[in-house]
Amino acid sequence: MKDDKLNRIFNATLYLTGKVGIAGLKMSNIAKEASMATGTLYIYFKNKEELLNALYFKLQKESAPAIINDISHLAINIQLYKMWKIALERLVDNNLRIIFLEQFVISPYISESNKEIDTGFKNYLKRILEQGKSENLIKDVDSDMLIALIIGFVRSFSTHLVNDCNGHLNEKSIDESFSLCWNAIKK
Amino acid sequence: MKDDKLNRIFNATLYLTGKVGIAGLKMSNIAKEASMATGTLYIYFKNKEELLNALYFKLQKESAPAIINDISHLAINIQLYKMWKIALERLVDNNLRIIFLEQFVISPYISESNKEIDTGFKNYLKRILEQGKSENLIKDVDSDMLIALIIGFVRSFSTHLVNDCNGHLNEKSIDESFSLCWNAIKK
DNA sequence: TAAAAATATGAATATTTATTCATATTTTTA
DNA sequence: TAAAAATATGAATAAATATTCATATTTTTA
Repeated sequence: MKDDKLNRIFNATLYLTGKVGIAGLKMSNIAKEASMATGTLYIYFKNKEELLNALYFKLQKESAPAIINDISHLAINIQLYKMWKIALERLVDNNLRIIFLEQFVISPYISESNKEIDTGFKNYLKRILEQGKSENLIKDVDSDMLIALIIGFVRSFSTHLVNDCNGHLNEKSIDESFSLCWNAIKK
Repeated sequence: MKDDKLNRIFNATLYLTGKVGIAGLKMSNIAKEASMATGTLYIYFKNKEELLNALYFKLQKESAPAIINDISHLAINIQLYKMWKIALERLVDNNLRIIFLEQFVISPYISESNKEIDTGFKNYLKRILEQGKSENLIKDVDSDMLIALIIGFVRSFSTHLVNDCNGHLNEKSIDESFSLCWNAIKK
């Protein structure tokens, strides 16, 4: 039950952030969206700042593990394909995460400790790319540039799918977009 | 003089948005950053909402013309290269624009009339891509997917340059990144 | 150059929104 | 099942911030 309430609060916050940004977030609206009284929010969180930081922490924690699994034995392009697929599906499934995360990290609410967290996703991707370069499969270009391409593309494409295609994602889109991506970075 | 004041206000707003997001924007801080009294802001703008909408309108107006010039007679890949270069330079030069624009469009401040404005950049890019496809130079893939790759990459890369490389952009980076991009989309 | 107009100031006020708290309801304990 | 503990409510209060306005300064006009 407690978890359910927390989730209702988090979902409401995420939903409203997508609608009005962090700038438009009001405790009263979060409560209404989560179908509870404003005061109830303060049973679960000391204040707005802590609520937002808790959501941020949760989103960050969730984002890494789903990806960093036991795929390291596979070929580089297969590893990348799997990551691509998971990332795209996750982002389309919950595009609100991006909006919240991007806005939150530069908002006045973020705490010092949360500033230090990083998704780990980038680092993981970097390791795969470096391995790929050493195996002569990936272009010998600055990894950060490759990462920018991959992450920029997946974010931008997922946003397009959500905004203009109702979030409809099929295998063909996944494969075609990955193929574009792979074409760009492969040697 | 009046223009100078307006620019000080706009620059201060842009600067602060990069620092604390639209969520953290305060009229008093904008005034301080622009070295003027809070009340002065209200001589130039009716209120905060109008100030932000005016800035948005200005940024939107500025963003298209710089790009849409007389390059339509050139080969597709040259056109794209020129656009890539201009976009990257502009974004690196003023990464704050992205932050402001992205946050503003979903903030509670945006006016109905401003909602209808579009940069035109996407449409222009789309036209070039379709032409490229008809000339058999560009992969026969959904244009929106190609656009997502190009725009996602350029944004993500410029953000990386600004955050991790102090905004240092040289010809090599421009050429290398464009080459990645072109490799991805060319037939 | 002196009066009028325009612009600037920032403390005072109004508004918005976060937070508290007395009271009510639900859940747990024994 | 009755008392105690935990949780929920939302109107009342506090805090933050937008906006105004009486006053001061600067610029324009004639």
